[in-house]
Amino acid sequence: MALLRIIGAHKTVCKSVKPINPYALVSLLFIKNISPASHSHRLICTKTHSESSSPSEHTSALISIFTKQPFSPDNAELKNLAPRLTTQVVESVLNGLKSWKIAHRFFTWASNQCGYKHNCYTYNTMASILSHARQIAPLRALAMDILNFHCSMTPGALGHLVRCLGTVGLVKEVNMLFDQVRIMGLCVPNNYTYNCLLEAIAKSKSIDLIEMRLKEMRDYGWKSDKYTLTPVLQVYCHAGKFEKALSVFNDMNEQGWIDAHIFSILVLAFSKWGEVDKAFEFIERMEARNIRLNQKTFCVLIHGFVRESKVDKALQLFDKMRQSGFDPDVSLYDVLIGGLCKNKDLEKALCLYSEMKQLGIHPDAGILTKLMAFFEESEMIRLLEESKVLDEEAIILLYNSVLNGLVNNSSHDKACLLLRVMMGDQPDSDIESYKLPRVKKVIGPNTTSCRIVIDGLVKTGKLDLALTLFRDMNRVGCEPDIILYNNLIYGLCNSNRLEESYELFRQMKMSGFEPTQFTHNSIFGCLCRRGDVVAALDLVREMRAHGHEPWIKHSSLLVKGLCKHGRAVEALKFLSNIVQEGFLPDIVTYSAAMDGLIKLQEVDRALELFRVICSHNYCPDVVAYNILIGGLCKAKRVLEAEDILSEMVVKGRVPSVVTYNHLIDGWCKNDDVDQAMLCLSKMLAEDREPSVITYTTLVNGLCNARRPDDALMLWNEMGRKGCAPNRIAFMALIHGLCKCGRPNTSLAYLREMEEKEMKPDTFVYVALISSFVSSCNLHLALEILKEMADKGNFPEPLDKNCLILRDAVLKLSEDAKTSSGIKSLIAGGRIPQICYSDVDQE
DNA sequence: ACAATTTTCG
Repeated sequence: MALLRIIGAHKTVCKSVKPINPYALVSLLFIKNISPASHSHRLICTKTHSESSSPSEHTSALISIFTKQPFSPDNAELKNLAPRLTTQVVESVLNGLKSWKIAHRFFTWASNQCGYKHNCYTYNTMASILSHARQIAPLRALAMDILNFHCSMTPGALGHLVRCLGTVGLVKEVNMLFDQVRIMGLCVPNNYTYNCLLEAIAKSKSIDLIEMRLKEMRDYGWKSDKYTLTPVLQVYCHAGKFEKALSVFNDMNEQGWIDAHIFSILVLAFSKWGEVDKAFEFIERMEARNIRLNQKTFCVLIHGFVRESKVDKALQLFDKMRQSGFDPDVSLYDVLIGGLCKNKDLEKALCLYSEMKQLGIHPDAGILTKLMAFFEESEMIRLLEESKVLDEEAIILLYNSVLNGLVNNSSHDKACLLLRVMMGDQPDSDIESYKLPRVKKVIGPNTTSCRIVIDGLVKTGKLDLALTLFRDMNRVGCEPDIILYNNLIYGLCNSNRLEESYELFRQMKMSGFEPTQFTHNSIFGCLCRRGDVVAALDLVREMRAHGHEPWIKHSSLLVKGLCKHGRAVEALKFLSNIVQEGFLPDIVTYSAAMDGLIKLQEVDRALELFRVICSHNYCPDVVAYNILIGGLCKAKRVLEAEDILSEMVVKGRVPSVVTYNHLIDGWCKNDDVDQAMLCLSKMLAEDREPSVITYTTLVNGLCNARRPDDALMLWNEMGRKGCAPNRIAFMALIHGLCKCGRPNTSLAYLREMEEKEMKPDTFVYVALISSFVSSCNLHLALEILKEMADKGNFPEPLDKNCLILRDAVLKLSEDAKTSSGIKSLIAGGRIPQICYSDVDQE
């Protein structure tokens, strides 16, 4: 479409005739109607330039006129030069002018001279200049002029023009020009022209376009060569089309066209796709064929490999690079040392560090900072003293890396001390007892020094120390910056020190700093955590004035908190107030509200909210649907939950494991375990892997349906599927088996659980005891009770398990086999009184 | 420099 529009526009331009230039007209009149005063002048000019001058003299005269400031088109000499203008002269003038602006002015002037017409070479010379200067608008106009003035071109010239346009990204224009030139009969593109076109398209990364042009080229009977397929390979690489790129590469390989450049394109693409091993494989293939990467490619690859955390491969490449005779620079050492430090491979990092020093490459502050993070203080001092940095700024940078290192080593007190010494607040001598570096000369800290220490203190919750330093930094001439203010406000807000953060907030604004969205949101977060709706809304109004959006996580937290305290109405009011301020809450925030309502048993209000937001064009995500489905299931409204499931499927949302877990639980708890089991098999069939929660829910459901053997079968299947049971799963099974009167089996799982060092809740022991009592295995019941006593793990007085346990203890005390055991437990004070108060102790 | 909403046992 866009292409059509351009072509359409161009056609109307085409109809217009070459406009008459007023300057050209004036110069004609001037020659015919000579005034006496300028007569002599013209004669001189005529003699030197117009009649007897050579093209080179002509060229230099024009260059000198056009470079003279101010330039005047009325210049008499210029008018004399005009009639003899040739395309060769225009070309050499253009090449002789240094500035693209002047060249373009000359070019435009020449276009307007009577009797002169540009040819494809002058156009191309101008195009080259504009393309180098990346002047897109005049280049676009130049391409149009070529068509408007019906300039014929050789295939080579068109190719050159296409490349000029292509390098500045004028791909649409290139394609239009290419087609129009052929339609208008100005040029018959050949193999070379097509190669140039493909190269231009390669920059646009459009697979469709390049495939279309390649086919077109072949249809015209032109053969592909290396320069045809290189841009095609580039486009596939750019678009991440692994297979297609490889296939082009293989084609080229068969033709024997592979060179270093083509290898590099592919290797760089692999590296960009994160396929470091594949990239390396190709590098080795290159080596086998004695093709070498260039230095820039080495550097890009090493950076890329480190980014993909393949530091070992990066190091191998680094060796290869040096074997190829390229000298590494400081940035490569920086990235490699950085990668090694990140992997905590300090030894190798230090090796590189000493290597670079031996090569005479000075480590910069960035490298030192990375290393410092791993150093003991003594090593830091050594590093600092070894470094032969003289200028003051660099020294501060080094000290800052020491401060950084100390902070990262959690030696905040030492960092503080060193900073204090730098600030002149503490004598240098204090430092020695801490084995810290002496402060050379007078080194005032800068804002960064203070920020490193203050940020470190804020992060470890030493807010008061941070605030004291903050207040003192002004005295030594360090101005706090916005980040420092923000971090302090953030720290204060996180410690719920709201008043102080407001105070700092005021101070910051008074110092002329505009609060950022981070500042506002720190305070907003604190207010939300406190559930202070009024203040939160006040702040939102202020944020509105700054165009700062309240962060979703904070709004969601407020909504969640309000609902948790039964204040769902306020939560909804807050949301509508936010909307009134023009900030539309995210679906996540609404989900939090729906969940809050559901937890307050207000499923219908949650549904209502859901319908309202849907009608306002919100697209609920899976989680929102899950919340609703879960809520309906819990309210025993499973049929409605199923309806919501179909609704979400219709809307194209894919149910997640959580969705199914909710439904499975719903079916289990509404006497439809079979439906739940069916769902499990559907999940397995759909490759939607059930989780521990799925299995736990079902195990629980099967036990409640008095199907302990099915529950055990499922348990074993879960193990076979490689799904490890967690604490809750074990407890569900143990408790479930007890309910089904299978305490012996149950006990085996308790033992297994204990072996795994998972600590069961007390209800599990109570269930076992009670179940053993019911199945008349009083001996084992007493055993478990003793274990409970050993662990001191009894139910709370208000827990209903207390009653169950009391009942069991009573039964045990009444039976001859166990009564003495109970008595001695009671006598030893090992059972809380509430669990045996009915027992007759005599 | 900020990452939020949902599920299992009692």
